[in-house]
Amino acid sequence: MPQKIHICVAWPYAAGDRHIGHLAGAYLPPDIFARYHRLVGNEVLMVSGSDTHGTPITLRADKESITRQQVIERYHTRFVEAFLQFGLTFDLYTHTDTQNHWDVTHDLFLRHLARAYMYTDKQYQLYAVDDQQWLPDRYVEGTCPFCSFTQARGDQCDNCGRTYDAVELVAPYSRITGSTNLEKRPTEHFFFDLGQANDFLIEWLNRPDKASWRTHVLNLARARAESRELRGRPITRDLDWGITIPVPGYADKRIYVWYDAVIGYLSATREWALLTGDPAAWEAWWREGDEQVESFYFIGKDNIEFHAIIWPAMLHGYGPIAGPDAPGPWLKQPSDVPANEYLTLGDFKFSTSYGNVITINDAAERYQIDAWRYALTAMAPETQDSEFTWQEFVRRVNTELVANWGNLVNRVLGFAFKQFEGHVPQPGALDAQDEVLLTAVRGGFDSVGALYAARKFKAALDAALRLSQEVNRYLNDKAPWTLIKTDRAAAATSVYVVLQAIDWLKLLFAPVLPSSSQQVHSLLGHDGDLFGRQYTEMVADARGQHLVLRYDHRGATGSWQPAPLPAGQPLRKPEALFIKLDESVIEEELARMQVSTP
RNA sequence: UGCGGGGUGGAGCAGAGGCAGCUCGUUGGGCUCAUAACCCAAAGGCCGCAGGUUCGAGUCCUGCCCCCGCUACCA
Repeated sequence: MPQKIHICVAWPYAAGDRHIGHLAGAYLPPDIFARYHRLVGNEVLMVSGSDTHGTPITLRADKESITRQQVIERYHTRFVEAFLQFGLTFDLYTHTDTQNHWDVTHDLFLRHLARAYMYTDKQYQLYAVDDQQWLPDRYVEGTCPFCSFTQARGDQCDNCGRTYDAVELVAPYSRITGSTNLEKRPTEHFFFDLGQANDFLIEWLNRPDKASWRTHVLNLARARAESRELRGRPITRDLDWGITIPVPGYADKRIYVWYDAVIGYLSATREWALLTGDPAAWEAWWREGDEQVESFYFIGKDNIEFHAIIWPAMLHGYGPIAGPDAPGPWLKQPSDVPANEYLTLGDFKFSTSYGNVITINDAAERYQIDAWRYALTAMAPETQDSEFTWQEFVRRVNTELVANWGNLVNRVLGFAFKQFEGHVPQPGALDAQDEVLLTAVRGGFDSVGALYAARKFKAALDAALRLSQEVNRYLNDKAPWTLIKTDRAAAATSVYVVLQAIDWLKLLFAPVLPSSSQQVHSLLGHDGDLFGRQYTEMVADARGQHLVLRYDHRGATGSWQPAPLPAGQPLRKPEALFIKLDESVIEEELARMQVSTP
């Protein structure tokens, strides 16, 4: 029976473009994982969406003198466009300003309240007297009380990384108006009581299944839990926009973004169920204790605490799905949180200027998608920060992707097409060398597959590439271009063996390189698609309309198995898989980045 | 005066107790089907430094030095 693989992807703020670091760190890995599991035959549900709340959106809107709604729509649309271009197969990519998300957030709020995971308390916050407005969190800046950094944010200092309360800032000022006439005023807020989940978290983080977690994730999470310093965290704010508070008397307050953002994983699953016409279908993905389901949260390292501490505590605080006192299953805890480190931009490390970004929208326009997917996977910061440079990008594409795999496909398909009348040749009996090669490539379904399953994508790609190199080696040994002059049947056999190897290799590469693998599939004369179809649509609900990105796996024919290649199958006219990059793109891109610097 | 990451052949990285490995580059050779691609061979490392634990240490412990990010509104 196939597994259910639930893939949860970090929710980006709809307040600014995503760059290639986000892609390498948080968006590409889950898609590789999703595609692998779909090929294997597992049922996959990959969800995410844009976060439409939070201070950055207001600040952006103020800066450009447009409405928040315009900011949200612009960036949400740009995310959807780029994710579509990069082939990120979200079963549902939505956003948080939907009726469904409000409903689910209210449900969690009320349940946490009912189960005493929530309490209210007075808190001092800064109030801008002249502007008559509260200044929660990042609406205020000032001098860090610890390190005296002068542009410290309201909740955390960028210089020393410490967190504190905004009222502790020295010389605070409004980030909206610059006003320094601020007062500390008491205000009542709801707090989510993390401390109540502390024992549970320690126990949970020490279960044997955590052995497969990345060490940097587990170390950080355990350190937090075992410090026993977890306590209440405010989850409401004095704001006039955002998700309302579902109890009377708090009309002038809204839910704080961190609380509702992580709820997106659950609400998006429910929205997906609504869209499929079976509103109850979400539950099959969320029952704790169901061995058939595993859930994976792909995020960047700055988000580890939210996904390995706070969200598990919130799920635990919810209790049984059916009701506070029901016997039934609880909400499912993450099976793994494979957080990546950062991909840093190396070309401008000494630049203090602003805006040297490579946005994913730009990236998609300028180079082949599979070239990006290859390079960013090969460079991915799986266990440590890694550096992106254009030189490295060109090198990876030209000397690894093009030279090894692209060229292999090209040289063999070209030869076969010309010498064997455009058909897969009929092989004779296989000799020991043929068998050795095919056994090695066939073994990739186990070895490379295991690496994909273990979320070791760099290693998986490396292993597939090494098999491709084996095929190149075999080809040089057999030299069918010489053999064909004296022994056409022997040449036919070795060409067949190589075509068979390529037909399997395309699958081993497919999670990372979906479109070029599809092309190889087609060139080898197969019909049908390895994967399903992505599409966008507008969804209407009580809060209006929103754009969603979706994926339909029906009709996909790709399967993680070494199927035999039929001899005699007509080939299609070969064409190059990848474009070799000219060295000049390094200079061009560096110049572009200089120009874009304000 | 912090937080985080790291120091392994020329470059980028893997390895986390048992003969130092991969990709690229370099040098020499082979091949000519192929996107000057492919294949073979060679050179190149006191695994940052100093102590310690151990039969045995890139790998564990202690101390030190150095580098990088934190100005890509921060994944």
